[in-house]
Amino acid sequence: MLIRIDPASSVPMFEQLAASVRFDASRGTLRPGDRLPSARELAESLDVNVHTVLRAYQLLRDEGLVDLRPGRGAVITVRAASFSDLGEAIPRLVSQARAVGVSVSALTAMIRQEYAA
Amino acid sequence: MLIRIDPASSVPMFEQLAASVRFDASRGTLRPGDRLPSARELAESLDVNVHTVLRAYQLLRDEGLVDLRPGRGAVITVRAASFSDLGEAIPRLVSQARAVGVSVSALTAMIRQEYAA
DNA sequence: CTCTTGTGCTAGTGCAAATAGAACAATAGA
DNA sequence: TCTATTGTTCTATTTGCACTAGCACAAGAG
Repeated sequence: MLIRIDPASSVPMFEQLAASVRFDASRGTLRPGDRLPSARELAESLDVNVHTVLRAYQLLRDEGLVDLRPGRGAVITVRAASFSDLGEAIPRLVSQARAVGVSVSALTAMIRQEYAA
Repeated sequence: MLIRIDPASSVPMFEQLAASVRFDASRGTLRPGDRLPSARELAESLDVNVHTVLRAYQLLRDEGLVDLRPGRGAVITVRAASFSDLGEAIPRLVSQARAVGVSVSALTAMIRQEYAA
């Protein structure tokens, strides 16, 4: 479970963190029952504030991806397995967008637009 | 050419504006040679500052979607036509994500992750 | 020549991300 | 039961960015 963070990115760090976990879940690298490192631990290894990590964890909990409890930490839920259905469709779309020369932000913006419709 | 803006959204207004234009370009509603309303004009009709509209226009210019020049305004480029290639793949992925219960922000985050890889 | 339109600049306001520190509550494990 | 671990909650501060505002300027159209 490798987590990389870019503090300079315009994407909030807590979002990057959550994205990383979702990514691993969609790849099967993280499976239901797996336990994420404790917030304090992860915060230290990433040189980031604890609150930032916790915010990411709470976001994932709101999405039903992890179970969060004091003393036990963050555990991947069974629901996370359903994310793997997107593990194929996403790379396909991204490579297609790359081929046409569409930037990340443009692509995500178009998806937001489609989602709202 | 209908442009709607949600000032309360967490997505910046200038991003929403650009997204709207991209969306129309991908649908063929906007074709190469078409001219967008002037920044001052659009700003007034949307009750938004001129700079906000101009920022969106400049973003689209950086993406090569419009040609921008004083006295002439913003004109859709031929390159915009290539966006229509995504006009089918995007709705497919979005509906798939909806079916699995993946939120917009989660989906876009996963795409950013895939793009970076 | 004149109007229109984008460019560039400075300045101020409001909101959200991120940091920091502390007290608290639930859980696991010895 | 006792203890260490871990998430929860709170307040406070700093920082960056979106947005607004007003102005002077330059390029193009007619």
